[in-house]
Amino acid sequence: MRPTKEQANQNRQRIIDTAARLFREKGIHAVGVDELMKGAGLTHGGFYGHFKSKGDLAAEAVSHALQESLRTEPAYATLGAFAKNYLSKAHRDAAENGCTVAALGPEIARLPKGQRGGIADYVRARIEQIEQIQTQRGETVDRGKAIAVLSSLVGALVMARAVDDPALSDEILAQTICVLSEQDWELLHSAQH
Amino acid sequence: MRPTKEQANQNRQRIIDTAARLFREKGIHAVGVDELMKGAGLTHGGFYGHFKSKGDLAAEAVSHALQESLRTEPAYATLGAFAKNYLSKAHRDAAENGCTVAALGPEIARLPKGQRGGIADYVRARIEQIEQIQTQRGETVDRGKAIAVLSSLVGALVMARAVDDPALSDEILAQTICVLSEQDWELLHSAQH
DNA sequence: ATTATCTATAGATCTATAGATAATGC
DNA sequence: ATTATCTATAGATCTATAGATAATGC
Repeated sequence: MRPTKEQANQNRQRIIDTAARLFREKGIHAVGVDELMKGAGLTHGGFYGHFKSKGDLAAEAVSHALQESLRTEPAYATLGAFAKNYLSKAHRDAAENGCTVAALGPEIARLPKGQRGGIADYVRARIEQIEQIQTQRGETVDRGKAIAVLSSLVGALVMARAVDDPALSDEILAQTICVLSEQDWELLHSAQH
Repeated sequence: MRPTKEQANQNRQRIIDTAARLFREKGIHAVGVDELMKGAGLTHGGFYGHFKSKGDLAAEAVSHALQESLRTEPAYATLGAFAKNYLSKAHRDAAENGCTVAALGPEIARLPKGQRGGIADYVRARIEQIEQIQTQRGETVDRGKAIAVLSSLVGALVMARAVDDPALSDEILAQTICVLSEQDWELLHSAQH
């Protein structure tokens, strides 16, 4: 019954992975240790061998989710391409694997400071990701615009998910993609001066 | 001990009001019926004389919070003025009285359809509020831009609250205000053609 | 011998209900 | 007599702990 040290570490990782998925899907508060461990294929008693408390796991799971979504994402050449991906119906309809800020932002805001899984670093990385697109297109970096673009991405996804009118939800995604795509042309235009 | 019919109705309203505040502050899941009724100055047993379930109250409380924040808000002449108010530090630091989408968006998204307190109507009203600013400034109404502006407001507030770095939080608010204020000039410029 | 997991359970909390209470409203 | 609220509690669930189990790793 006792697994090897390596298997135990894999189990621990699977708990974090399962939590990162379930928390984004249902919210941190809505997922109990029992459901979580069942999702990882273990019994709930074993949880406290790996983590001191559910709160400790929450911080690790949020951190893991944030890092994964940065790691697995490709580099985009234009704002339009970034927006088209971030504001896809697929992303809207699969919060469990998507952006942690859009899925858990308000809940993360209620966690104690220092236990928010390095969300500040994540937001900074996202801002820099957009600044990099500006650089690639030959534009001088405009951090303010990068922040505003990121804000519109997060806000549009939050609203598209919250709204219970499918037409309005689709419209929010499509229109925000459209506006951000137009900014590519503006960037190009101002860069030619 | 039994209150008048009018007092009973006032009690019911006070429960909804308290819920609208506590839910935004701590999240719907994090507030129990006991704490809620204590906040309204009643005992928890009386709750079910007013509401069938906590879920039923949640829908009413969200609806109430949405309507209140629309009702109490002034009309803004410019995007900059709107943004300055919505993205103020006061709003960031007092979620319990602020925008329900920014405080509870992801949690509302997980409520059953039809029990989301008319959030679609609220988002539509917010979009129209921005379209009205466009009209007032003599610009042809651009619904896409209105949606993108609204998205950036919501997203910036969610991020500014989630981030545990005060400097970054302030920067997100200030920069997004700055970018939206610049759009006032662009509107004016394009309207003069 | 050590230790990761499991079984069982303590203790707290949460939603909801039942019956008592006491003032209103017919 | 009706009914809004209160007291008390049922029943479920949630976090966390204790002790047993059995395979690993010294």
